Amino acid sequence: MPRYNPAVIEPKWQQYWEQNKTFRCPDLPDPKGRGKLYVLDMFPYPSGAGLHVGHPEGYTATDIYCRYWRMQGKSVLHPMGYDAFGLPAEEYAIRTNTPPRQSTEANIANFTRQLKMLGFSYDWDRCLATTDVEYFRWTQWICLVLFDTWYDHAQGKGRAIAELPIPAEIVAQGEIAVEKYRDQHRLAYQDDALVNWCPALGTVLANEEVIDGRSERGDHPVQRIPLRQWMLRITAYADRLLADLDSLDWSPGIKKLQADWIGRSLGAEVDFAIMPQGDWGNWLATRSRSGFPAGPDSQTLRVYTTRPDTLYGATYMVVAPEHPCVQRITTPELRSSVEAYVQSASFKSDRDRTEGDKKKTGVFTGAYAINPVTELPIPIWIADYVLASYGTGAIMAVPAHDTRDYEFAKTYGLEIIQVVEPKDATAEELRAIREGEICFADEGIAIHSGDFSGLATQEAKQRMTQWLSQRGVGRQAVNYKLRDWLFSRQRFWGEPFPILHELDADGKPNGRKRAVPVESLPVDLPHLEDFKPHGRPEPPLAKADDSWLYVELDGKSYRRETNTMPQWAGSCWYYLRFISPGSSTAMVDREQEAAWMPVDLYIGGAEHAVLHLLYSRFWHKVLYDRGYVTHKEPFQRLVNQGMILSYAYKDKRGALISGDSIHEDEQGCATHKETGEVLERIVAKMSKSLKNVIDPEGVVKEYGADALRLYEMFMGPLEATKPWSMQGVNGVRNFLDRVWRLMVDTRTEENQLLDGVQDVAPTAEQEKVIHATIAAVTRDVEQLSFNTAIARMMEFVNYFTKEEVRPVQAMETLTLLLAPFAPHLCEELWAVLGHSSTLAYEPWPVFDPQKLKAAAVEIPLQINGKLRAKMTVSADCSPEELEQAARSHDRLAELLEGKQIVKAVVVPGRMVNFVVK
RNA sequence: GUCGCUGUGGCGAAAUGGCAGACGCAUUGGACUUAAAAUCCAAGGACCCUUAACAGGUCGUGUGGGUUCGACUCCCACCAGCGACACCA
Repeated sequence: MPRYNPAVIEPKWQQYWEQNKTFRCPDLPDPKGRGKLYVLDMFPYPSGAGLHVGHPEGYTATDIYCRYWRMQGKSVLHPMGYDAFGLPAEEYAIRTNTPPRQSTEANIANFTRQLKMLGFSYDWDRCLATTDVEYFRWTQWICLVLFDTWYDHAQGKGRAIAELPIPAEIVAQGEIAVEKYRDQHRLAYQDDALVNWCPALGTVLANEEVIDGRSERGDHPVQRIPLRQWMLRITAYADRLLADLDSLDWSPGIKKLQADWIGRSLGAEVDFAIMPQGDWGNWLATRSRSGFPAGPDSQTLRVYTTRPDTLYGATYMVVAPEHPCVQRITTPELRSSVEAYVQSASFKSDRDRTEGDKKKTGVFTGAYAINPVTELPIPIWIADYVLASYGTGAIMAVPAHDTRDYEFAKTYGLEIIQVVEPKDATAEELRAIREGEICFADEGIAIHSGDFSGLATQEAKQRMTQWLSQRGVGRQAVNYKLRDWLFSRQRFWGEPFPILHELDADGKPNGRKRAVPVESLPVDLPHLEDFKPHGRPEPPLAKADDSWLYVELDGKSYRRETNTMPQWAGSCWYYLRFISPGSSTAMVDREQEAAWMPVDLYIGGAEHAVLHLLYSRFWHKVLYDRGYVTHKEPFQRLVNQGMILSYAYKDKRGALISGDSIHEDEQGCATHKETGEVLERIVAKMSKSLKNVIDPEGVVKEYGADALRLYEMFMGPLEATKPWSMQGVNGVRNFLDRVWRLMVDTRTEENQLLDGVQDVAPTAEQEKVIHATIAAVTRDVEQLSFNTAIARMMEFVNYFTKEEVRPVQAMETLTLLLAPFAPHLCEELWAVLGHSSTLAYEPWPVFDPQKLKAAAVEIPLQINGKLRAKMTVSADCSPEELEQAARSHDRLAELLEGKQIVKAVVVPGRMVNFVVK
């Protein structure tokens, strides 16, 4: 008996779709249609390993959604492309000594072949790669927009640099000063920053690419060194990136992840007067008691705190080792120990700083500051638990109410003064806090705080901030964890910066920069014989021929910027290019952008919850401010697919066993091939070392693309993490066979309609099944609840398998409902059912609520919430009738005999519950 | 350490205040077959009592409390697993 053969059917329909351009998307949505839908997948990095099973998970989900909405009459934009710049390609190129473009193109070809094998309904004419010269021409163009934009905090938006007001005193200093002033305000600017330098990769990395002091890619150690780098002023947009999250249809979890990354906090800045060295007594006697000098100058140390209410408890201060005041305030006696500490801190990687128990270390500077409320001198310390890059790089330490300060104070024997008391605590807890045995970091009631005593923390914060600003020694302040984005890399395989550095007559850069003229874009990568990093921060592009490196323009000489952009750059805006991939006059066609944006559904892995999505939103907002796009946010709805895991086995000692050494018997019991030990099955990430990686191409070859698609959707909810099971794949493949046999006569080699499939009207019961299935599948697909939609279709097939006569109408309905999930099989069935063209645009079946109504329903009868009996009544039975029927039900009446009914709960059409005593 | 997610049969899961375990995998039985595979049909949470059988009862959604006529679902506390962040003052 011939089974349905995907190896023949699937390529046949893939060819059909390609030749007929079935899924070509029009430039603009069809005005006569039911609106537009832009559905986007996170485009893959085309690695040499090819697709893994995680790719088809999200891609199948979006494909089903798109195919469904096409049948519902929407114009659907559903593109695919490749994020192809980046380190792995370059590492591979270095290893094999081939140009990165060559391996990248081979990998893209392989990915495209594999994706097409899965039957996704992309408009392949829109396919792009970030490495296409015509693509990165516009990446460079956006880079120039960033270079040409400054953030106007008064208006709350980015504006052209030409509109930046220049203060008169700067104008007076001449043209160079004006240019410098502009450079200081650009969204893309160069700065001497402490950067994460990774010698092994030969490049600097963004904070986000450094995990525990090691590179995210390759796990190499990272050092902090000062280096002149390109930065993007994402911090200017922190407020808007946070506020606009509200308008997005994203999961609360992802929103929170982004919000936490932006890390907005409201607090106060406080200026502490530094006591001059030497004649302290005299200074104390002569200074004014009415206040301290305002602003950070040589006399004051400015801190940021979120707990100004604890100011009375500030018993010492700490500045970061990199803080500029360190040199100035350190007393001569302590200079050597301070310098030694600063030295050692700078050599420490972030890893070293956070490693181990994180024992707090620090040294005393010898200097003192005055606590503005107690007016008592407090010592100033240096410690690396205070970060130079957050707030002001200095803190007031309140050991009684901050766990880090507490730990530090305990280590160095510093004073601990309690100034907040918990609202409700046991006497023992109160005593422990009072005596400094534990640290109380929560909110409570202020004590020992002068006029502020008795105030609740929130109130005390406000009043203290007010008090400070009245005296000019403090003010309300907002801080963000978000830092500016380090945007340059010292690697070959990335977009060159479209920036030129002006050279003086002697060939030395004079510090003036200019943008490459737009008409000269793109700046292509030069040909380099040797593009290896050499462990020094000088980028590989500096080794290019002079003909690339040096440019004459308007009678001046320039040297090209030799840094390249990070891999994130290309993925920041690819969703825009998909809208008009061929446009040679703009990054995106205005009319088309307005018509298609925003992205209605964006599906991808949660690993991009912070970086890619934040960077993209930032660029989009800049483009919005500058009038190049029409929406504030790019991605209206975001869904994160769950990770697909695999089974792994471990022995009694907990050691993981490689797939090679495992023998599995028919009962599914796994033993070690050599030792015979019975192994425990666990769920783990797929990994090469465990040899439990599932190759999607192999699954397609064995079971077919439709089976792979259907299985990945049937495994569980899209967003859940779930383990792969080959038996499960076999199960859905069986289902597809059952669908095939439901309609096709398998006794002959020809695909002929089964005799039982007849053009007759369905019975009332069959109609109920048909319409219930349409209703459930429609709702489930719209909610991306694909696993339950498939279950409903399985029930449908189980039902009709038992029916001898299978109305054509029922079979056509099933074919259309299943088509988004298993498109190849359904196209073939559609043809067998007598249709001559694709079902991709057939109207989606409509359900009739009338036909869903059952004449009779079974009602559970409960006593005290426990199920006691069931009865069948007519569906339109009134509550009174229902209760009466329940009371007179034989079994129930027997159980109710002699009991007093306190209450009867009657839910029409659902249940009856008697509460008895 | 902080935050988040998850916890339901042998396994993947469904049900989000109203009959727990839909659907699928694996299992078992039956039909078909010389036989096997494939296919079709059927059974199945645990325990108890009774029985030839039908039926009946108790317990059951990580643990302990609570709200409710009624809780897998809502609230509180805890435990376990996974993930993210990790000195952000």
